[in-house]
Amino acid sequence: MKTNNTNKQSVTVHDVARVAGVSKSTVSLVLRGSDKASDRAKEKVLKAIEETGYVYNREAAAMRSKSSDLVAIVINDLTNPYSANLAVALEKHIRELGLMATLVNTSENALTQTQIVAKLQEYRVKAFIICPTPNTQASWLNQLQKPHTQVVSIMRQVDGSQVPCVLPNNEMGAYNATKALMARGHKHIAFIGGDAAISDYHQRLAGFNKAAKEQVDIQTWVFNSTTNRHGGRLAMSECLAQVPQVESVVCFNDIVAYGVIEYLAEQNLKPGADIGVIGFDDLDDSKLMSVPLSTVKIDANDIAKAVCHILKNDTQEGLTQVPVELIERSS
Amino acid sequence: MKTNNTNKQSVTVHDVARVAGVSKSTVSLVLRGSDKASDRAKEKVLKAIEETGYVYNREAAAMRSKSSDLVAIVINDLTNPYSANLAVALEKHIRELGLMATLVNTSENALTQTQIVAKLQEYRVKAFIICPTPNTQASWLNQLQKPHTQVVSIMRQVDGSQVPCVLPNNEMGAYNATKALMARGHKHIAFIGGDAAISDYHQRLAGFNKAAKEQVDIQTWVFNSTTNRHGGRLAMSECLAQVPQVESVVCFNDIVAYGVIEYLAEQNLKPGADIGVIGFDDLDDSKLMSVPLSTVKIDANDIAKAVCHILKNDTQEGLTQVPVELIERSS
DNA sequence: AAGGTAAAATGGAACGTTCCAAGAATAATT
DNA sequence: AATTATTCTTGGAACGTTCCATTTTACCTT
Repeated sequence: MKTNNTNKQSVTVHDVARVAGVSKSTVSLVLRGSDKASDRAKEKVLKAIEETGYVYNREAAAMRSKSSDLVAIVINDLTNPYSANLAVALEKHIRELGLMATLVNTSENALTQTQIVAKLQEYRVKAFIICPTPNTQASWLNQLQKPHTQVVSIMRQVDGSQVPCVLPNNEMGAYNATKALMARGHKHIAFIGGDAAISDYHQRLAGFNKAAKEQVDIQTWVFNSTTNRHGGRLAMSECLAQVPQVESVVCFNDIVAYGVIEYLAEQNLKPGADIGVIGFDDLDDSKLMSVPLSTVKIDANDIAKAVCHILKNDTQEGLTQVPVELIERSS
Repeated sequence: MKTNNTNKQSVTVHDVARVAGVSKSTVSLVLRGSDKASDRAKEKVLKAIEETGYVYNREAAAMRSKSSDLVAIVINDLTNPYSANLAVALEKHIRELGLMATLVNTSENALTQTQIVAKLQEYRVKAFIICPTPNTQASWLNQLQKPHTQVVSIMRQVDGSQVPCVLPNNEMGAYNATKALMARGHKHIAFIGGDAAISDYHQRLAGFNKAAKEQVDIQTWVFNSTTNRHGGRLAMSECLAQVPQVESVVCFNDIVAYGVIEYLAEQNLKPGADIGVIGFDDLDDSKLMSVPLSTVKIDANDIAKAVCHILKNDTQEGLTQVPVELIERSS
């Protein structure tokens, strides 16, 4: 029963108003769910919308009202499974807030990041949720923050920036993981993987060192690597070569742990039984591996909730540390 | 040297015009890079923009000109590594076209898909690039296509839909993979993993069967699974239990192959040496595994290029099949 | 039934840009 | 130097919505 006028000019509030027999203003009221319109009017307008196939023009609305409902999620590297997880969780929670989420990827490139964000500013986005690339300037991040534009930085801290920041409690996570290995009676423990250019790394390493220092007879080693599976494998091979007496390892994240486990398998060493392995993130795969991976879980939903809390309340509180949870499985 | 008026109303073309000593229309011309403005005017305007800190209001522009440069990339599941790869490649190529890409995730949920797309329509996006969820209605996809809205479906084909579609040549890929295994002299070959609800599955399986039928003494089996690492492991365990004489397997994709390899390692079987394994996709990790994975590479850039070709030329050609490449490594 | 009050509906202005038709300035031609 | 052709520039209207001040309608109260 739809009136087919798709080939004509686009349908506007005026058309809907005409069909419904009310004014443009009333239609606008109904569209925004105002309680100032009578039920009878609402009904008529809704029917007219259905009949005409009207679609709301959010650009026009945004221009007039000077407020947008667009939230940009600026992710450093979507091909990283944890980032993708987080992005999806953020998108879902933002949508539940009644806002529109748009996702962009900066590929860890600071220049790309500035370019994309500049373009997004032209769309008057209401908020930026940014996982900053390495070399992000604090001044740049700060000036992004404006009366009608919120900025939240996530997962990584930019020195000297004034914008609210949501982080997992990296130090606590690594501390707990290390203590758990010490509780197994292990005294030779290594920290494997991670990139010193990122703030996460230092926080996790700090937790590791803090735990180790609490007991006098603990020996530790650190082996850096690129933050991927291959890096984990290489670092673990180096570790075993240099420190054959190593009893267990704390990995920078699960992906690195996967590489570690892969190398152990090649050496006929069984994770958990022969060498303790604890990861960080708790990716979906981790619980499903042949030897389920022990890990420090960062719940993406918790991060997303903390971000949404800041968005809703427009608070300027500096740092939100999201608790993490040690999940001991078989490794 | 910037005039600080950030706390005032926002800066508009009028302000820039006043500062530059030209008309609003001239400013608009310069903004759009028109060659109808003199170099002297351009220079003055550019300087004024710098001075005033003007930022372009794309909503206002889009409303007036009735054309947007927003391209929506609607991805079925961003937590799938291949999808994330593809999304990143698409975003990059679309940006190079001078358009703005926005990424959204539907989590394989048809209802979410309709909701998100409806919301995006309110932003008057220029084009939808959709990897459709299972149960996507062809009629829904078709009516999305309008005079000013292009639609391209990627990776999956929706029966009965009229929108242009870009697919990897799944059948050819699986065919070549299977033939490569046959060339090793294998006669007992299984197809592992994949979900029958998705068009990919049937195309890849068809290629597998086609190759097997070309030689009289080939025996084949098919083991379905969920399309993840865990599924691959389960399917492979079932396969080995039921078909101990199996010599090699074609996997639905690399992720499934990872699960397969994991299970083989548990059974002390070496991929390539004991059992041939070929994947599909060529994820970054595949070349870096302890036994580098043989696989059928789907180049995400090729898919993105094909999509951009359709966007540029506004062609309505039905199906674009992107060539795939068999990469034989050690498995 | 008349007056008063609250609720509902409305027309015009405004948001910041681009389009358009037309005017001004400059260059080219005779 | 006068005319024509060409290149630049410009003010006003328009895009589709929301805001605002005002009018109309509905609902009470006495």
